[in-house]
Amino acid sequence: MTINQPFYRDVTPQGGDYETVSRVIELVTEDYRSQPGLEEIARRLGQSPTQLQKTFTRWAGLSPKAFLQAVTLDHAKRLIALEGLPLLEASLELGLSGPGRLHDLFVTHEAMSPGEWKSKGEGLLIRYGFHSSPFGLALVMATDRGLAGLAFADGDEEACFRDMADRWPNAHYIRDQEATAPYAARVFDPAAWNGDQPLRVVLIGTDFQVRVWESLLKIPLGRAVTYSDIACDIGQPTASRAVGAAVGRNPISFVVPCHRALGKSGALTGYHWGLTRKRAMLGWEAARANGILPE
DNA sequence: AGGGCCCATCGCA
DNA sequence: TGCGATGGGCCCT
Repeated sequence: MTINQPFYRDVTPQGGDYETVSRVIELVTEDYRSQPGLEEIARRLGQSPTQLQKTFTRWAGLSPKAFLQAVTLDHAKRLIALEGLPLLEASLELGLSGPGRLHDLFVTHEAMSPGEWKSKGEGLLIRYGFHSSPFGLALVMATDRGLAGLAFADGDEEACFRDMADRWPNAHYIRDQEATAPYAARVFDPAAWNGDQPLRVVLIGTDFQVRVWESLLKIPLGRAVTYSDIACDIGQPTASRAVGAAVGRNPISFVVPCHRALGKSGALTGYHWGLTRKRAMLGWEAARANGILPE
């Protein structure tokens, strides 16, 4: 944590900040019984409380205290309790085939044809690159039809790439930072979320998976639904378990907001890129969702 | 076969 | 009440 020295201000502060934030989340969730205070946490991270305070407000837009509050079970329950199902139905105004106001990011999406899916990416050209993000180093993948993959590296870029590339093993991959940079810049900057030019997204998966991911796209920022809500939304109310599996296979993390799917009890249950990251995303979003913030 | 599920029950404080 | 453990049903890969 020497990067927070005054002399070399980190040029990618968000990336560095995430390390601190994730460690705090881990500390707090590990022994949530003892409820360590700001002092205690800072001490264990080898930082001063004021330093920590700064990092948090810069990263989350919230004080550590408020942030941690936003990540409790209690808050999670509130996110899903407000309405649940109607939430999904109401926000779908334009139908899924045309460009719609899915996701706060304004996303148009198309699904791969069944043939394209079965060929496992045969003939598909995928450009990829790594970029720093508020949630750590991100792997971005894009075809000429739009964003196709988004994952997080956690120190092992090779493993991260494999994880994604194995999903479409027959595709052709080219590392191309320049091609993917605009996607990264836009996706993680709420100020760049607008409808002028919707973000193009390609969903590559089975028919069932695509329907689940479409459903996820309808959940607004700062809200959450349960797996069974989604099952109902796609017209298969008894398929909640299969929904869970499909949510977990979502290739475009964050953009397709699989972190907004929670267990019925409000428990976070699982996340392909780590529960800590799921918590971080929900907390980060809480700060940006007006009106639903605790007090 | 085996999941990022869910519900009903039961036992224990 | 409340929380953990358990068992059975569910339905996609």
